[in-house]
Amino acid sequence: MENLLAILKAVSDKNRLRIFNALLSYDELCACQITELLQVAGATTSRHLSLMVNAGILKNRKQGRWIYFRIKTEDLTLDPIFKWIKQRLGGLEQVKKDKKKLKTIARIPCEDLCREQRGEVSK
Amino acid sequence: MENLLAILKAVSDKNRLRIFNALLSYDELCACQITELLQVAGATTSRHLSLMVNAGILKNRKQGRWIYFRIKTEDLTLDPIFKWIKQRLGGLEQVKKDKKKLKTIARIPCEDLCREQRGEVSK
DNA sequence: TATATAGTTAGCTAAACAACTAATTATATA
DNA sequence: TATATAATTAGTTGTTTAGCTAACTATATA
Repeated sequence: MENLLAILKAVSDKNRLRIFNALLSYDELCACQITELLQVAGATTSRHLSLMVNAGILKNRKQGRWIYFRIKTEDLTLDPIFKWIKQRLGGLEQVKKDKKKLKTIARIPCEDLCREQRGEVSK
Repeated sequence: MENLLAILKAVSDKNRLRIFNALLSYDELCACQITELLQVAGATTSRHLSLMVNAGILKNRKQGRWIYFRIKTEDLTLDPIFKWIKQRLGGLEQVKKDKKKLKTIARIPCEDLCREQRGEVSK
């Protein structure tokens, strides 16, 4: 029961749904890119991400200083709910806005994005 | 987005999952029967039920002093997630316990059950 | 028509949780 | 090898929410 609840809770938050949605389109994103999308503190993003990883719906890989997240597709029993959520997300206003913003974010190398985030005026 | 979140939150709570599970087997149950299953205050049950009704996953009908709840099946787009949850619930320890308890509860007429609940010693 | 009663609503308290800043960890590079 | 830095963890704060009791509403029945 706890396991099922963890999965459901992992997608029962607006920002976490936005993360999930972003990863449906961009199948791998760095923590700093997600922070940029959500416009919250890095620590807040980190907490959301680790909650989703713990629930078993995301996984990550470390590459140098950056950590990249993606939807975990190994557990096939999760497929139906992922599909259902994806369908439900289609056409929502917030999703459209995020899609637009992600186009910009995805073009910026993490190095540049992080520099901007810590308040420096581009390179 | 709010709509989707309401649905997900409606099933992201242990007691509400137990209600949902009960209604998968007994397709209509009275508020007092659900209260008996969960062993919480009647007002608490009522709050859970109205939250689920508002999210669009349950509906109810009034019959005299009693109100009966069932899963709302009109919205076919909810079918996949209902099925997924049903599958996930199968075999869980809490579900087994509830199934057993429900067998007893479902046999008692609401009138008798309510009398017991307000502290009288059977009829 | 007055009383009893199933369920909801209101008001409260404690626990859960999302957000923040500060401190820590682990990796890269000067 | 010392410094910079991306991300996490710790610690705090404010909001949400699950639970309770008490008051209220609507229905049934004496």
